Amino acid sequence: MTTVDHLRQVRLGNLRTVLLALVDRPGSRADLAARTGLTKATLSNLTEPLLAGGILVEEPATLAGMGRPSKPLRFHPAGPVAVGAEINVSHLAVETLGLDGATLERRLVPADMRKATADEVLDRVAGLIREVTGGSERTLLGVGLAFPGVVHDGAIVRAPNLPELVGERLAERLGERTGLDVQLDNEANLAALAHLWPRHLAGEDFVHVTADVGIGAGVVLGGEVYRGVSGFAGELGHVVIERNGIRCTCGSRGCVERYAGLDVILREAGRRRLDSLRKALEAGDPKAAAAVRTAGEALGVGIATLMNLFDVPTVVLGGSYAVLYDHLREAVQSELDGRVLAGGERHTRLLASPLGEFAVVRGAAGLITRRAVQQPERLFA
Amino acid sequence: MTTVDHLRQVRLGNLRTVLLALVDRPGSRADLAARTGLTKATLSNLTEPLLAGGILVEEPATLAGMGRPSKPLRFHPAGPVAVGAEINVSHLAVETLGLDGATLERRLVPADMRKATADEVLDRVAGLIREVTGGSERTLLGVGLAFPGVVHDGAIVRAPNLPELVGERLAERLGERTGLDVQLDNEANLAALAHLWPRHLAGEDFVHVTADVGIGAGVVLGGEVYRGVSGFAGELGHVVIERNGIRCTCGSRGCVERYAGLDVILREAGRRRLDSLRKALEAGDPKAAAAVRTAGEALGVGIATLMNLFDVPTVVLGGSYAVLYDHLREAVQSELDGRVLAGGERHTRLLASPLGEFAVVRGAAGLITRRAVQQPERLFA
DNA sequence: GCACTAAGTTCAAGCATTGAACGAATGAGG
DNA sequence: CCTCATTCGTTCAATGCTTGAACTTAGTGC
Repeated sequence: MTTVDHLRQVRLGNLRTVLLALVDRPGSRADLAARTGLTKATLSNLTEPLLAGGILVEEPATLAGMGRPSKPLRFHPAGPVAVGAEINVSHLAVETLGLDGATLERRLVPADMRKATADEVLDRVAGLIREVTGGSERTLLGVGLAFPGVVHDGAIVRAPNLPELVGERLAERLGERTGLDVQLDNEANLAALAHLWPRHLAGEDFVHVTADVGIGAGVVLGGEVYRGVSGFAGELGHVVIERNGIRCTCGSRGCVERYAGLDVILREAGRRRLDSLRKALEAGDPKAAAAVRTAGEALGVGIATLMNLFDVPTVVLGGSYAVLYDHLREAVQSELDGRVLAGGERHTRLLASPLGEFAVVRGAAGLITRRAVQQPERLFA
Repeated sequence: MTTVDHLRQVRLGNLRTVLLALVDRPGSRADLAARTGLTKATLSNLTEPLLAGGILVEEPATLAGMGRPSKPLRFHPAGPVAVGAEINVSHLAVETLGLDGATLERRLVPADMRKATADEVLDRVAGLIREVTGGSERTLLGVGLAFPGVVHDGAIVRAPNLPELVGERLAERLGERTGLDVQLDNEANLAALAHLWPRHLAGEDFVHVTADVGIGAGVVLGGEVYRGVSGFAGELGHVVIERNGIRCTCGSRGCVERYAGLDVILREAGRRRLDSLRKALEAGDPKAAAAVRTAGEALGVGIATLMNLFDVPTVVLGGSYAVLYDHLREAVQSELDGRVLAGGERHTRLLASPLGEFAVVRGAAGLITRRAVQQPERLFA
């Protein structure tokens, strides 16, 4: 690593800083200089190749007040695009996302994947990707692929609800089919990432909790998704709340999942689908409300334990929990207040995710746009 | 930040790399160059001011084989020293540590601090520090101060066993008394640090678990102690294992601490002190063995939950748990194997700490030597 | 037209690492 | 004792990105 290499690193770091500022909002060179702490000279220098490369565009001068008018820079409307794709138990989804954070296309198709082979799944995903990217000339930065299970090093390590796919190297195989660079990650991690990038919901560290079939938590520490050494971090569903409680499929007993999983809530409420449960709650059905409250208590105990270990200030409830938020909040918050050590002074903040059913796939696409910004050398390939 | 500043950062980074290599073991310039990936030229350049400043010494040439003999560099035997100090419920301790990781002096004095005022505690600690540092001319890098409670931003936030000291800014006040830079941290974090610096016990991420009065875990992620946003991370003692279980002083129910705390073990074993328990275990007392086993089960459930959230490969049992290790291990390991998700493929590794009763104070001193190596500019003050 | 203001550009200066060449210090072999 | 092989450590020119100041550009206000 020569000094010249070090200086190149400095340049790339500054490029990252500038791109991050632009993700936040467009701005002229002078504005960006003020926001990043770099000088106008450096900004001219750094943005020149980005403009030449079609990553940024210079807008016509805005006439505002005295002095030479500024020409704001923004991400090029026909610039590079990232693809997000989600494989799930009962649906597939894809989304395309620009560097500016704008969604271009999205698809969500119901599909029972429980018995599908890897080839079948990959064919359908590749087809959807072709659908949303076909006809556009824009450079594709890569594909973020979300999967409902534990993922490590590009392969599926654990998938209780899609057992057919365990051991498959889905990232590589989808890469071969599409000719794109594919990054595989867990859906819980990607749902959390969607709340962090390109716009930060919570402003600081947080945990994002969802229930689909299992319960998963995406933990954001220091602005990064924490994955653990082998991808098993944040397995909130298997936090024990009653050590001699109900047997879990994982082999343990008393896992949160057995008390607060969506399947449990639906069963206790006497409903078959989330939508029906939601309507029952709106109609004031006491059985439904009780089922959700009971689940909220168990979930609250599990999250309290998580808070006592991670010490983050905010919990975001997403997925089905966001839908049930109004009926869950009180029970969860009450357990948190009673059990979280740091809660005394600094009330643990509980939020509902505003992202809806596209959170995971948006996070998947965000994984790619984020990487492009953090490693700007990728934009010049 | 000018380019010149950036280059200075590069130099400091390389200096850190070299010092880290020297903490590992001494070596000649050529050897260090090979180990760090830097060139011999850079090593001559970087080590020159360290030698001139009395941080390193050049040993006489070692005659080994052909070629010009190498002159190994090592930390100067009269170089800078860090002080570790520990305030605890029933004892105080201090230790001095060189940059090479050698312990110079240590003291551990029994003392009931439960009703002591901050002034009394600080007077005694300052006295001990004077004892171990008096008479030496060596530069003092600072004091690491260990405290059995939650610490944030230099102040005591929570101290269930030393309530007199809550709210005190112990770091600042000890600094005023000693004229040294004082860094305050939690004893669990520092005990973990002692297993990571200057020699890494586990080789990768791990959790260090101790029981004194409460139960504390020090979590090491990515080679750094993870403290959370407000110092409450790793509160394993208040992980819930039975949500409707025994009431805890923290306001929650079913905390691990109520089942696996040292006080609980001693009570169930009918003993008053750890030493007596240890002898009973050695003598084969079944009541003692049962008490330890029962605690081990509860501890194992709590640690399993921790593993499912942090996903680290190794657990180090320290403090009282290290003493009881032979009788704890089986119960803990059995719960881990049955409950940790990642456990199936990759057995969670359980180790006993070899550091004994000086672990915390050694970690406290290590906090300071580590900082000096990580921020080498401090060595030139 | 002229003064004023702000945006954007040009340019020399500055520094730690490098790699190659060089000097230093020893052992082996004759 | 001398020479060669070997390894250690030092010397030195070249390198490139940010900076701040000076400069150019492009508007407004009177």
